[in-house]
Amino acid sequence: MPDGVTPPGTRGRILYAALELFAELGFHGTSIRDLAKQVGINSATLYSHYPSKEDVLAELVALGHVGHFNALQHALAAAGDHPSEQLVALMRATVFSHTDFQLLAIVANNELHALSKEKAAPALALREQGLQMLYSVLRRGAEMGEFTVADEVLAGTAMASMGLRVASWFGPDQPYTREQVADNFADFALRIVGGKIPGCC
Amino acid sequence: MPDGVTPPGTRGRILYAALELFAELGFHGTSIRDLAKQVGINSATLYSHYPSKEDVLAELVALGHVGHFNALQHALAAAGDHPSEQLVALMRATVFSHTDFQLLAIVANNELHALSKEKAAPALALREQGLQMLYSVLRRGAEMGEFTVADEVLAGTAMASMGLRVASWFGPDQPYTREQVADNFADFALRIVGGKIPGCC
Amino acid sequence: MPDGVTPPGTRGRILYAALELFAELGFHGTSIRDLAKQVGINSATLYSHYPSKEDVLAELVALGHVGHFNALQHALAAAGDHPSEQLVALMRATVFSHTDFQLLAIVANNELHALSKEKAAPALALREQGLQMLYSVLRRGAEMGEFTVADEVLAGTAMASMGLRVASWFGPDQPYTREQVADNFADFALRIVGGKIPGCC
Amino acid sequence: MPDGVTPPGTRGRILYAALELFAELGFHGTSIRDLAKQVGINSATLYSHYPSKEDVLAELVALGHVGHFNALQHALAAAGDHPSEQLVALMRATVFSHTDFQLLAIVANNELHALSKEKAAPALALREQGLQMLYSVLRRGAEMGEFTVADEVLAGTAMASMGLRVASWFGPDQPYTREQVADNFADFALRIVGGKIPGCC
DNA sequence: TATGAATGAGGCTTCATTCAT
DNA sequence: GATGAATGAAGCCTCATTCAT
Repeated sequence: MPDGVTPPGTRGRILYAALELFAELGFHGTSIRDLAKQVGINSATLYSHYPSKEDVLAELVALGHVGHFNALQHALAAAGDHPSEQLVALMRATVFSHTDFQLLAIVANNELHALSKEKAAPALALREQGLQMLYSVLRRGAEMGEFTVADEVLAGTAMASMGLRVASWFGPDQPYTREQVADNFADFALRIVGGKIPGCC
Repeated sequence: MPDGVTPPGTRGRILYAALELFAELGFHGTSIRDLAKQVGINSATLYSHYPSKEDVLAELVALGHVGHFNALQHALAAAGDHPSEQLVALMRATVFSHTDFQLLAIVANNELHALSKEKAAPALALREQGLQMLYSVLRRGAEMGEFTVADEVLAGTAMASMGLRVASWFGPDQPYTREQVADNFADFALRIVGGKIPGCC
Repeated sequence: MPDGVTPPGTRGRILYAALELFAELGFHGTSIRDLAKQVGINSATLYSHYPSKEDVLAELVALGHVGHFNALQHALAAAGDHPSEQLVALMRATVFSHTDFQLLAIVANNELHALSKEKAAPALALREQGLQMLYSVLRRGAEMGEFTVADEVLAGTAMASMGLRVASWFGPDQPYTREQVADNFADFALRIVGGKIPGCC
Repeated sequence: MPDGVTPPGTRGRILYAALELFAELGFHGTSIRDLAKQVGINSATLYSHYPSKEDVLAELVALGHVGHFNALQHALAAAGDHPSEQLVALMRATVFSHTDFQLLAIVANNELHALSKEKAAPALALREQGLQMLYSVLRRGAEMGEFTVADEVLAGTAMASMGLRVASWFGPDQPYTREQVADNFADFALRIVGGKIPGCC
C-alpha cells in the first residue's frame, strides 16, 4: 500500500488483511471471519472500525484509485512539454502503480463490481479522469503532428489495458524488474502512436 | 456462446444463465438459487444436470478457453507465412473472440480463480499454449528481421492484455464495431514490433 | 387455535410453537433457534415455510384478529334484535374468544407492535371494525332509550378492555369457568349502560 | 414520570430514555446502544450507572408499581367512609395513574415479563396488594348492602382491566380529557356494582 | 427430470458486557 | 464518569447440497 495512507492501529491491520484476502479470494470469496482471523481479532471487533465489510472494500478501492490517479497527475506534472515525454511519463507511472501496489490494483479493479453503485462512483470517476488525461496527451500529440494515431480513445484504451494487467502477472516469480517493464511498455506506447523522444535514439 | 457447444435442453439453459450471472455478479456473488430462478427451475434440479455449482463454472471456463484457443489456431492456420500476417491474424482473432463471446471471456478469465487447482489446470494450460503461439510468431518475426522486438514475452503480454480487456468495455454503448477494434488493435500490435504487411500501405 | 385454520404439516407445527413462545417470551424475546428447537427442526427449515420470523408473527396476528372478528360477527348475527341481547352476545363472544384462544389473543394483541406498519394494518383495521360494531350497538341502544350511556366510545372502550385482559389472567389456575366469566362480564356490560334483557330477571 | 422519583443527572436521563424506548419498542426490542444513543452517551457509560440493562427496566417497573400503589393508597385515605366514595376514589386514581404516567404504566405492565422472577416479585406483590384493596372495598360495599356484586374478584378484575388499558389508548390524539375519562370510568365502576354516591344524583 | 422439504455450515451483523485508559 | 476497543455469544438469514417423492 502507498506510504502514509494506511490507517494506524487495528483499522490499518484490518485494511491490510483485507487487501491480501480480497486480492486472493475476491470480496465475496472472503468471509468476515476469514478476515478477522487473518487480523487476529474477534470478528465483532471489525465493526468497531468499519460499519460493514463493504466499507472495507470501499476504502481499498478508494485508496487504489486515488493513489493511481495521483501517480498519473504527478507524472504528467513532472514531465516535459513534449507529448512523447508525457506519454512515456504516463505509461511508466501506470506500470509502477501496478507493480508497486499490485494487490491494491487487483482489488481496486477486480472487486469494484462488488460495491454498490454509490460507493463505486468516486472510483469510476477517477478512472475516467485518468483515461481522459491519457486521451488528451494523445490528442495533443496528434494535433502537433508528433503522433500518428487513428483513434486516440482506442489507442489509449489499449495502453491502459496493457498497464492494468501488469498487476496480474508481475511478481517475484517472473524475470522482469519494474524498470524493465516500464521501459518496454513505455516504448510500446510510443510505438503505437509513432512517437519519438526528442534528442534521443 | 460459440455455436454448437451449448448443451441442449435444461442443461444448456443452466449454462447460459450461469454465463450471464457469473459475468455480472461473479461466481461467489451468484447463488445456486439465483441461478435456478434465472433458469426457471427448482434449485435442486440443477443437481440433475451438474454435480455442483463449481462444475457449472468449470464448463464455462473450459468452453471459453477452448473456444479462444481454437480461434487462435484457426486464425494462424488460415494466415499466410509472413510473421506480420500471422501477428495480425492472431490479434484479430483475439479481438473477435472477446467481442463475440464477451460474457464467456469475462467469466473464463475473471472467475478462473474460483475453481479448484485441478479444475483450473486445463484452462491455464490452454491459456499458456495460446501465449506461446503468440511468442513464437514474435520470435520468428524477430529472427527473420521483420520485427524489432526487445523482449517477445513482454511484447506478447502487452498484446494479450490489450485483447483480454476488450471483453470488459466492448458493447453496444460504445461507438466502435468489432471490425474497427480488430483493425486498430492489429495495427497496434504491428507497430509494437515494427512489423509491416508485405505489399501493403 | 381455532379449528381449521392451522396449516397442515411442518408449517402448522411452526405456527403452534411460535404461538406458545411468542406468548410466553414475546416476539423479540424468542429467537429463531428457540422456535426451531421447539418444533424439532433445523432453524433453516423454518425458511422453507415462512419467508421470515416476522411473517410467522404476521400469520398469528392475522389468525387472531380474523378469528376474533368473525366471532363477533357471528355472535351479533345470531343475537336477537334487542340492543341488550346484542350487547350480551358481543360481550360473551369477546370473553370466549379470549378464554378459548388465550395464547392467540395474547400474541395478536401484545406483539402487534413488532410488525411493520404494512403487516400490522389488516389487524388494526379488523380491530377497529370490531369496536365499531360495539359502538353501533351501544348507540342504537341509547337512541332506542334502552341504554343510558353518556359516551358510547368510552363505554365501548371499557368493555373491550375488560374482555381483552381476560386472555392475561384466565386459565386453569383460577377458579372461574369460561361460562362464569362470560355471564359476569356480560352482566357488567349491561350494567354499564343500564340495559335489561327483555322478559328476564 | 412521577415527581421526585427520577434520579438526578445521567442516571435520570438514562431512565427517562429507557422509559420512552421500552414503551415504544419493548425491552427486547431496545438495544443498549439504542438507549445510549437516545441519552447521548457511550453505551459503556450505562454501566457506570446501572449494573445491567435488566436493572434499568427493574427500576422503571418498580417506579411504576410503587407510584400506582401509592396513588391508590392516597386516594383511599383521602376518600370518605362510604364504599361508593371509596370505589370512585380508587377508579379515578387508577385512571389518573394511567393517563398521567402513561409510558410508565405501559412499561411497568407490558415489560414485566422480561424481568427475572426475583426482580419481578416486588412489582407483582404491589399489584396484588392494589387489587386486594379494590376487592376489599367491593366486599365491604356488598356486606353493607350498598353494592350488589355477584363476585367481587371478577368485578374488581373488570375494573382494573378498564383502568389498565387506559395507558394504551389515552393521548393527545383522542378527544377525552383525563377528567372525562375518570368521571366516566368511575361511573362505570359504580354501575357495575350498583353503587350510588350518597347525597348525589 | 423435477420438486419441496430438510439440513449443517456458515453468511454478515448486533447483542450485552468488560476493560484499559 | 466517561470512552473506544474488544469480546463471545447470539441475532436472523442464506448457503450449497441431499433426499424422498
